[in-house]
Order: sequence, then structure tokens, then C-alpha cells
Amino acid sequence: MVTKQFSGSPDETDLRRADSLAREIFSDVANKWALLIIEALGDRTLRFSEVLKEVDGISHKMLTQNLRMLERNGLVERTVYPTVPPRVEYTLTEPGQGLRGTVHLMCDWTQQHLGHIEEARGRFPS
Amino acid sequence: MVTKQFSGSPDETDLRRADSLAREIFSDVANKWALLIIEALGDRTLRFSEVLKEVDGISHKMLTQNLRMLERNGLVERTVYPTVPPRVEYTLTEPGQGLRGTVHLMCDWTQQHLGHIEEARGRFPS
DNA sequence: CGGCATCCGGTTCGATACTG
DNA sequence: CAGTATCGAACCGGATGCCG
Repeated sequence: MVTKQFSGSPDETDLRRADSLAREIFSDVANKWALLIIEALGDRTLRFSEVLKEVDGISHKMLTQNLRMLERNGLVERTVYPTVPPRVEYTLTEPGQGLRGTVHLMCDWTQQHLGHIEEARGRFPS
Repeated sequence: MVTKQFSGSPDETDLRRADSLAREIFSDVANKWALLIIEALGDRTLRFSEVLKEVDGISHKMLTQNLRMLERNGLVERTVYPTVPPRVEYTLTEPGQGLRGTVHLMCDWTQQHLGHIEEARGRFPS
């Protein structure tokens, strides 16, 4: 958290910083792989290879990158068991769970509007 | 809509089609420009140039592409007034409004967790 | 004003191979 | 098993210019 010296309300610079941070996070999170990973994790704890199987179509590389990004933003927790072969588990943090709620709504919405969308596509272009 | 002859429950082929359609829609919609446009439109009706101003950082080209995509999926309605100079207005359809609800939750979530995320970033890598 | 085409640099992404 | 590195191919996205 930023040190806020004496002013009771955030100054303009703070607001601008918050804005750009918000946009950055939004850009991180609003991409299909991140959202699908979050949805796949759900409330479970999965190994790397398990997530790989769950999120279909994702490559090894994209999964690594996105998991790192989510970890960096504090949305997933990464646990390494120093065994051989190595075992690494991923789980959503509490804030991650919150985001998952919204993702889940988006998935529901998609399912519910498949028909409408398919019909709209048939009409396009008008 | 697909003709469903006589079976009461969808057969396997239908389900697989629905799945791939769902993924396609999700991929279309789960990208930051699409989501930001939806959020910007809200319940208003905006001209092309107004959306361009509202969604900050978006280029003319990306806006056109994404508006087309959203229109194709029946999420925004495009109205052309054959005046000179031309006037084109965009508004969310009812299904689009539904999606907007989930987008809005995502934006709220982002705002609420700015602090947590910033802190998590400070700790990374552990 | 809004839309489309073109160009082109930067980034993404998948495939592959290699490490611990 | 999980992660990293590298290398092309594909795509994204901005800039520009032209048309109705």
C-alpha cells in the first residue's frame, strides 16, 4: 500500500496510479487463457499437468506463463513439493475465488445465450 | 437454431457442437477490448467516435473490428443514419446487457482488490 | 464521420529440445 | 514432472491513406 502522508482523500496522482494499475490488471486478467485457468481450478487444488488436461487447447508454455502471471497478482498460490519427480500444486487464493465468481457468471451467460448468438450469426451481415 | 428431430435430449454431436461454439464465443468475448467496449456502452447509445473517446487507448481499427464482432454475435446493435456526414450509433442488445452485468462485476472486483494485488506484486517472487 | 485496405513492426504462441 | 530456452510462424495492433 502507498504511504498517504496527511491528506484524508487521495490526491490526483494516487488516482491516476490506481487507474493505470487497474487497467494493467484488467489487461492481465481479461484474456481467455487466464479466465479458463481460473474456471478450471475452481475450488480445487490441481497439479500443473492436471490443469494442462483441464484447460483444453492450452499449451505447456501458455499455461506456465499465465500461472506465473496469476501468481504474481496474488490470485493463485503455488506450492512446490521437493520430491522427485517434482510435484507442484496450484490453487486459487481467496481474492482469486472472488474473481472466479465473476468468471463463472460469464461462463453461465455464454451457455445461456448460445442459441441467441448462433441465430444472430446466421443473420449476419443483415 | 438447429433442428432437433425427435430426441428429447440432445445427442453427443449436439453437445460437442455446443461446446466448441461456447469456446469460440468465450474467446471472442474474453478479450480486454471487447469487455471495455461493453463496459463503455453501458445502457447508453453512442456514436462510433464517442465510443472511441470513452474506451481509452483503443485505436480506430481495433474499435471497428471489435464492434463488428460484437454485432455478429448479436451483442450490439448498429444503426446507420444515412445523413452526410454519416452517423452510426451503437447500443447493447438485451443479451449484451446481460453480459455487461458480468463485466461490471469484474471491474468492481478489480477495483476492490487493487491493494491486495499491488501488495502481492511487491512480494513476487517470494 | 465511419469504414476499409494496406503495410509492417512487435508480440504471441506452438513445437521442440534440454535441465533438475 | 515441471520449468526454461529457443526458433519460426501466425497474429495483433497501430499508422496511414482513400472512399462514400
